[in-house]
Amino acid sequence: MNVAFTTGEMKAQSNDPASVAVRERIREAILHGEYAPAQRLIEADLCEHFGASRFLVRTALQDLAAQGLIEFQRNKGARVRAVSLGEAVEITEVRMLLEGFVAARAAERVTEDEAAALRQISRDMRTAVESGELTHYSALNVRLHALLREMAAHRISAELLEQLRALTIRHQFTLSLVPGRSAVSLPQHEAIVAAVAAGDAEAAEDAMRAHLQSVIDALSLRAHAAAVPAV
Amino acid sequence: MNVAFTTGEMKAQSNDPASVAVRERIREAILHGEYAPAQRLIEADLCEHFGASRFLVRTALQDLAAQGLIEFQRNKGARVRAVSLGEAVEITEVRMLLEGFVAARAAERVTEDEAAALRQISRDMRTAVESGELTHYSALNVRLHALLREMAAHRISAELLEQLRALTIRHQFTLSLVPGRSAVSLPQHEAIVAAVAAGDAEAAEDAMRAHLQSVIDALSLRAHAAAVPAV
DNA sequence: CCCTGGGAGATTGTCAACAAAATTGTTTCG
DNA sequence: CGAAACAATTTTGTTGACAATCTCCCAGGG
Repeated sequence: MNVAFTTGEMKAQSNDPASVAVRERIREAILHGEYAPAQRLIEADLCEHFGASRFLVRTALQDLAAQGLIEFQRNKGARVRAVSLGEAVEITEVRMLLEGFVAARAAERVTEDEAAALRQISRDMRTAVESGELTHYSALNVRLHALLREMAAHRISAELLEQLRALTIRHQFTLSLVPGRSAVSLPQHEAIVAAVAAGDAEAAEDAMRAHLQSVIDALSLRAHAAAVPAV
Repeated sequence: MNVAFTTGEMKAQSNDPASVAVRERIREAILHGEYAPAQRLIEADLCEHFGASRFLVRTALQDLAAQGLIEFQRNKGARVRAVSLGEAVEITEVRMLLEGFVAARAAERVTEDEAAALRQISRDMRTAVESGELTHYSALNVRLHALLREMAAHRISAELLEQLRALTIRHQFTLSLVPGRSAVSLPQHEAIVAAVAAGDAEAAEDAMRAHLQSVIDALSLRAHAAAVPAV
């Protein structure tokens, strides 16, 4: 995989207004599931759909391939990359390391304002879960992790994490729909917030690792369930 | 940076014989220091030098930009990316996490043959250091880490590590020339080999982390030395 | 009926020429 | 003499067309 980044990758890819716009639009489309995994991305179709020249579409596809979101096959063009459950587990294992590191660093550098913001997210999360607003809960989840990355002030790990997260977004989504999943993850998030806000780096790392380990377990469970399909 | 991979990235970039050849040749040239950091890479020059069309050179440059090896500036073309010492430290911090994980996994899965191969590399390293063959020692170092990655059988971390390592290769090189550096790193490598060969995952992770922490310390020292230039 | 082969259409890979922007060099004016 | 404006060159960004390859459909023979 070529890990890449929400929009601020490793500061590498071309940043023309035109080029970047097309790339981000295609990227968002893939991340929002408008193109199914393994689906072919026909350049001409994309040109028409996004009103861009084939040149721009092509460079955008090349960037996205570098981010690992799509794959190229010689003379067969681009397909959206289908991340297997096994790969998703591997990615989450790496995320466990990096996010744990980020959480610890965030705990070391937390300010009063940041602690307050974290606690606010934590409260909002509980409210969202209790009222069954799963998509809002998911958005808060993204915000929590983003805030921690920002607090850690560690560009490399932040960029890698954004890239890795994008690759597993589909699995994250299906996981979030599993009944009772939010009930499991909510206390984990609350533990992370408590540790970081308290400035306890070791506890923060442990809590974050426990959280992602639980994600890995859930993924592995699904991998097993897929082998023996539901009734 | 957009982390990428020796040649097998996240399985993303185009793999045409022609395109990949140009990309790898330019990549090797940059890694071998034939182009200085911040140096402009003129497309026409590269075309002539590598005997390729501008189209191929351009796609190659785009791939390398995605790997973080070069940077694009709108209407100003490509420059080889200058990785600051601060960035090198961040990258090595992430490597510490990933390589530690890889070492632990390698220890869990080590076979008899692999243990023997590791010990052989360890012996060769000592011989190389004692006879002052620094470049051979460096090559063995690369082989050791590559073997560990292979043993760990963890694609994602392997690919990320290759990408990260490429970005810091220049710093690694200057570091290896510091007098007495090999005397410091040799016992660390021996400790890693011993732990992995013995199948002790925890010790392997600790040894690897200690090794890379020492690299970070050496880098930070240089960062400080650079602020107060040598006499 | 099935399998093989060929051909038409679709799709991507590549190239060469053109346009836009930046860089460099030169001239002119204060 | 220095600085700003202008012109020439270099370099990159973009476009459209062409060639190579793949895909799909259909016909013919076994």
